[in-house]
Amino acid sequence: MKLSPRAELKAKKQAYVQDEIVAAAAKLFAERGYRAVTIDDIGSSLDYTKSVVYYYFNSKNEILWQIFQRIYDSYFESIQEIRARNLPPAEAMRMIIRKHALNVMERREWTAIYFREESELNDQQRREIAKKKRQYDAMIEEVYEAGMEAGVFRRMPKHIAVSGLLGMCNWLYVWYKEQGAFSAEEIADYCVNLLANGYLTKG
Amino acid sequence: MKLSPRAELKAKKQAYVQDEIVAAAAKLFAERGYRAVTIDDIGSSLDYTKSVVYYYFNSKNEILWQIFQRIYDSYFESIQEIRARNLPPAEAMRMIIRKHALNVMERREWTAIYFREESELNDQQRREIAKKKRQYDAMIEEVYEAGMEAGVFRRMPKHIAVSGLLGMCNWLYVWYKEQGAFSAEEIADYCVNLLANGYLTKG
Amino acid sequence: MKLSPRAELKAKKQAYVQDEIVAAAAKLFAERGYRAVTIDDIGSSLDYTKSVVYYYFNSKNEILWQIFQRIYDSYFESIQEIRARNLPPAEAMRMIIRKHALNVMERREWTAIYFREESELNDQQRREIAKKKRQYDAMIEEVYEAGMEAGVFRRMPKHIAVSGLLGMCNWLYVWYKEQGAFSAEEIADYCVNLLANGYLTKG
Amino acid sequence: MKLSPRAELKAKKQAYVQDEIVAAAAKLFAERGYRAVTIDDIGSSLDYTKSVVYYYFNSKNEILWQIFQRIYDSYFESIQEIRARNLPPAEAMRMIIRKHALNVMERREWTAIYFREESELNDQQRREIAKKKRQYDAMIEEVYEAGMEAGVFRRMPKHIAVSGLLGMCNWLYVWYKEQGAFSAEEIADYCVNLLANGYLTKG
DNA sequence: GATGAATGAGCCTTCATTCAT
DNA sequence: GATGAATGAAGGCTCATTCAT
Repeated sequence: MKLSPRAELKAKKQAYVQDEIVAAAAKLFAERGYRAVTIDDIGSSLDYTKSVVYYYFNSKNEILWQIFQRIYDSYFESIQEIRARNLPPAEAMRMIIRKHALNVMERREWTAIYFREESELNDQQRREIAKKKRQYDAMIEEVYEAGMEAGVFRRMPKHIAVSGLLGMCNWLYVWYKEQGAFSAEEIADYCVNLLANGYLTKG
Repeated sequence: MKLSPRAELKAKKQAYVQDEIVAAAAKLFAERGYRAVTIDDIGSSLDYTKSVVYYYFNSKNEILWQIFQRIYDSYFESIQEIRARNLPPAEAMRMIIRKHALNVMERREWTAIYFREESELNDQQRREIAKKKRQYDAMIEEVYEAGMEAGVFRRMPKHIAVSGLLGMCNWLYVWYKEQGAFSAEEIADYCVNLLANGYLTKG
Repeated sequence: MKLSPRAELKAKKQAYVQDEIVAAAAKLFAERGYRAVTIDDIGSSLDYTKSVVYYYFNSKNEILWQIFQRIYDSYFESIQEIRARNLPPAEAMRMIIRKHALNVMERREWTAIYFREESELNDQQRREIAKKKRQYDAMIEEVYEAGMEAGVFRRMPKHIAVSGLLGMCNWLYVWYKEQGAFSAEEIADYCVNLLANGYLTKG
Repeated sequence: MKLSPRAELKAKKQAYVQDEIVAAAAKLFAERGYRAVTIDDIGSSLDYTKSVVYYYFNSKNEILWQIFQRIYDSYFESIQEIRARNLPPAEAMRMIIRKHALNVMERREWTAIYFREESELNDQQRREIAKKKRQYDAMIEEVYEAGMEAGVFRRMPKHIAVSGLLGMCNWLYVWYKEQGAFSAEEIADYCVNLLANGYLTKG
């Protein structure tokens, strides 16, 4: 279905303002927590009124839900790209961890929301998110399994392994500072190395 | 200062009820988030009225603050014990990680609150907590440094190393399930191993 | 009915503590207003617990009521003394004003309560107080009338005259400061003079 | 800054409703005392919901504060008008007293609040009010001093004189009844006379 | 379409008062 | 007799959401 140029323009504006609102909301939610942020706060941070926000979103929850969906999408996309290359497990895992860590650092705010505000979703939304999380983990666990079978990865329950690996990366949303002494890239590399080889030196 | 037997009894009862309330609150806060939990909810979960809660605590924030203080104390105590033994770095780090992971798993709820609800504290409280976090990390970084100097730990910025190690452990509060296939001890051991030696096998 | 020595002692203590509480309450009520003062505040200011206050009084209102009664009694007593002397109107009025002004200044706190917190009384109490106020005023109006008939007081509606005279005195509870440059006696004398002769000098 | 016609209309309506609310609140505060009046009471007395009141005011205190500011403004304006005429002291004082008395009677409710609820203001507000009170008194004291120097006013500490004069007038808020036998004008005149010449007739 | 006004449910907190030992 | 514990009724205030123009 084609849209008239005018309708198209309007749709564009809608999308633009929505993005703006979602971004502003994400910033605030990450700082203070979903419940502590008012629709008014979100509007004010963009010099809009409450009503404007309600014009573009039906509810506060809807904004949160968009954040959840967008973050998932970006994570999912990253991993699909890597999978598509059919790399050997060691190489794949290295890239997955690196990319995951970078994603966490680049979108710290979104990640914080993702991990903290799940309880603010309704049951259906929560189920959906849980499912996607499982999919994401499953893809990585597959790689881990392949690595074990190829004899290159340490034998251990893959769920524990992957949760551990991702855990270190996810935690970056807590301690990574943009202004810090190391760039995100550097930190990501350190993580990859630490996870791959451990903190012990091999005699 | 000595208390009369009567006053002592009273204090004991007070402390008991306070513990009860803090525990109930922690459970609810962890499940639903601080803001989403009502003082009424906390009371009801113990078959108390809201007023009883207010008889033992001056504010909702005070309950949260007690949770923060108690959790810090338990973490701090663990590490002090280990430090007191003056073990070589490799041994010490292994124990620290193991104990930290176990702490996280054993008190998942408290840990969740610790990491999620910091923004609900007031400025002074936040400062205090930040200071304690730094102390805790510093003690572990000291061990890491000693390990690097002894040539047994991988050379890397100690702050990144320790944040990474603890990150994997901290993340356990997200995914560890008491009912899972593996015990907390087993999981802790896997983490220690993974962190120490990496997921790669050494040809 | 005679009381045993023991019961007498007890009654004395009761009366003593009650006085203490009423005095403490009056001070607080005057400072912050009846509603803004807690039973706990009253107790605490004497290092008592709330329960102690309730042991000596049945309700907060009862304390307030005692204040009202006591203050009335002291005003009433003063005027009775003066009336008993059967002085000529000019002399009597001069004494009444002087004594009234002194009463206001000496018990500023009580007076403040008397004039501010009447709405906190219940209907019956309010009626009783209104009646007493009328009695008090009536006695002074009588003097004023006698003065007019004797040709020594300015002819004007006696109610207005007396309300005006007392008004100036009552207002002292607002501006009189114990630490001020003038003693209560001096101020009372100035008032008497001002009221008797006016602020204009007679050419 | 110019407002669009629309914004202007809005502002007008806002101001109108605010006035309405302040007036209703003043009436209730005067009757029952600030603390005894609920935001709900204020709303209900205008057939508004509590929420409407909160839409137009941020807090109960803000309403009280507006009352304080408005009453001060009206008193201040009156005296400025009189001062502007540069009358001789006797004439000026007569007008000041008369106008002050009338002000008190015409806005009894506001005056009652002004004198009773000062303790409900916060520190800063209280300071501001105290400062204004001092300014007001100072202007009248100036007149009194001029009168003394001109030899037409009784020699006495001006602060005591003015506090006394105003005291009689202020007290009107306690006893003046609109329905009474005398009009406000009449009463004001009686006060002026009484204060100027005293209650004694001059032989 | 855009937004100012209104709403109602709910939450934290306070406090006079009662109760039980 | 004295008091610690408990209670319930408010009250101020917030806020997501709806409504009406």
